[in-house]
Amino acid sequence: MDSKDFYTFNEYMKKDDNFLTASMEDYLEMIYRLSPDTGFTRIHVLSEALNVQPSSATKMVQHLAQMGLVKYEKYGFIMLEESGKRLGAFLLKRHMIIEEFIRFIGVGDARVLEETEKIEHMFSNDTVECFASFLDFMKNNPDIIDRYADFKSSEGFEP
Amino acid sequence: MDSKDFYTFNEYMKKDDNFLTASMEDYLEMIYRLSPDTGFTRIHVLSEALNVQPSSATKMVQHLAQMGLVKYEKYGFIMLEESGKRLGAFLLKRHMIIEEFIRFIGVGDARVLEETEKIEHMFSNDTVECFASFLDFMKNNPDIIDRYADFKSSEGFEP
DNA sequence: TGAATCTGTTAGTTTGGGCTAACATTCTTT
DNA sequence: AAAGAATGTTAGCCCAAACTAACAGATTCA
Repeated sequence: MDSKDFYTFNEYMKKDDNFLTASMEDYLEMIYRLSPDTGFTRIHVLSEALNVQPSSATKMVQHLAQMGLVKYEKYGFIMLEESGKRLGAFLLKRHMIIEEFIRFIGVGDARVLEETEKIEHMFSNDTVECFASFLDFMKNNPDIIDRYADFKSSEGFEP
Repeated sequence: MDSKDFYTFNEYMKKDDNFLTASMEDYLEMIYRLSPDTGFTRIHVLSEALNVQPSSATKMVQHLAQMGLVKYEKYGFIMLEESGKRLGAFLLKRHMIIEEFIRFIGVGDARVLEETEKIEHMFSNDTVECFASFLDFMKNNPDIIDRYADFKSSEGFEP
């Protein structure tokens, strides 16, 4: 309690060493999701997908372009640069791992996406690795999955 | 992809239905942690514990006071109201569950606190319940814990 | 071709939670 | 009791990321 252990949430979220803010990650991940077939997307598609106003998307895309993650010029297509593509792939994979994990733990379908989107920005790579290897373990041990299912369904009936 | 499923992180964090922002939760939880013996704490203690400037703590405490969660008047003691106390207890318990969970999953000591503090604000009660019952399950099945430990230590040696 | 529609940009505002600097109060110590 | 130290407050600033409103460019179609 006496030391420098605790910080407020907002301090943790400052993007100093994070490089990308949570919102930047959201945009990048979504651009990546929207691009695979055509290789590009557009402001209005992106802004709809993320439920933000087009003006917000414009601003962020300009910012990402200036960071060198995205190719974009006024009124044009949004395309990922190589670096952006690599990041997008990473972000999407991370999302998948966390989503699968959240689902596994028993969170209902209705909640899974929201919970995933809220926490995907939070973890170090090491931690995501932990989630992944836990899932791995479970997949290799289906008997445990069954036992867990039994346990869950019997909850609330003990003293 | 076509529907209203996705939101940016910042949208999720808007405090509309959350009642408490992430930072408010941090302050409340910390006030609760700091109070148990004496029943109160003070601005400089709180601000040190959270690694913020005293002026930031003052502002937030005034805000919490005006919300009726905390008793406070200028230059005085910070004490939790009944409602604040209940919330504090809830927040601390939630923190404990998540911290235990994160630790269980294999995140190293050095990271556990940070990861916990980042995600504790994110979950619905239902989800926290899921974590809790998962931990319950594991504690009731130590053999699984052993198997997981074996699995982890054998990782990286397979094709 | 020109009007209407769709798409995108700019400028300016808001909000929460930090910060610093300057000032105010309270406590401690001589 | 007066000085100095410790503590707390206020005012004003910053920042990211949303928003709206007004404007600009592109596309479609009669």
